[in-house]
Amino acid sequence: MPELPEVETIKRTLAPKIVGKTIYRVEVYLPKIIKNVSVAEFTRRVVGKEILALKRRGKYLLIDLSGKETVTVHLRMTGKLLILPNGSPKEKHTHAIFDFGDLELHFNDIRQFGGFSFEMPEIGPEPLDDEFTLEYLKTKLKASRKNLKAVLLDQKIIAGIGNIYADEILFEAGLSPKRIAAGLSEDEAEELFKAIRKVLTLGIEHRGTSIRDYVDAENQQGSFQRLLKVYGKNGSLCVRCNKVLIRERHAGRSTHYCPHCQK
DNA sequence: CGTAGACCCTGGAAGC
DNA sequence: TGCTTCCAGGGTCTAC
Repeated sequence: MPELPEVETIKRTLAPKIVGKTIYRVEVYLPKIIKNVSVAEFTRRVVGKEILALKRRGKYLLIDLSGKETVTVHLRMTGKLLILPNGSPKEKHTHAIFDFGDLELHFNDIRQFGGFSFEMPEIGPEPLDDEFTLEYLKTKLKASRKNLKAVLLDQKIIAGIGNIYADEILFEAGLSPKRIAAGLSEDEAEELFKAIRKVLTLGIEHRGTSIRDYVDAENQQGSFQRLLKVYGKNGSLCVRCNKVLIRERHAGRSTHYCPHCQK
């Protein structure tokens, strides 16, 4: 479900509610959501700890705990983290509850792909941080024979971009998802760089995109879905050139674009 | 090196 | 009202 702007919004809504709280109890109802360690070990390493900070890295949420533990959370397609009053009933797809005494954090995930770990994989730079530069992007583009859609979705190249924002970024940049990365001109690489920053920033400003399941930690939807120009718009007319938008499969995912004005 | 497909799941929408 | 098929904000693995 969530890409960088959605995870960032979850972090911002969750942090003021849980930073400084102590985890008094953890209930796990679906063991497979705990990755790499047993439920017993997970519980042992988390219960009694204080939440020191909440961070985001790409599409991962990082929960820093006292005792030098960091829990990483990935919501995949349909995961939600909801902050609720103490004693709130577990719902059909609630797979874990963290009890803070006055509040509870419920992990809810229809498709059961998301989960918790103590590990964090190596991924590329944060596209909205200074570490992500035009020079870095140019170097990565030159070294790749992949198409642009695949490059944007590659978390090792840039952290946090998913299917919606990849399509919107390519539209913003006026570039076809089928273009081979290494074939971009200097100007095109710069257009792509600027589009990445612009679209993700706008996504955060609108608190993410709610098409199906996404809500923040306070169960609120985002509003960026109203500003989408190509994602899910196949069959509609391009806002830039008035030609018909299409959907094709690239890099294993649905790709929406304008074959007329995305070169 | 790169891509395509299967897979992990549930459920909503569309097609018949 | 079915029943079937396709599709979904992700990532990992295998086969080619």
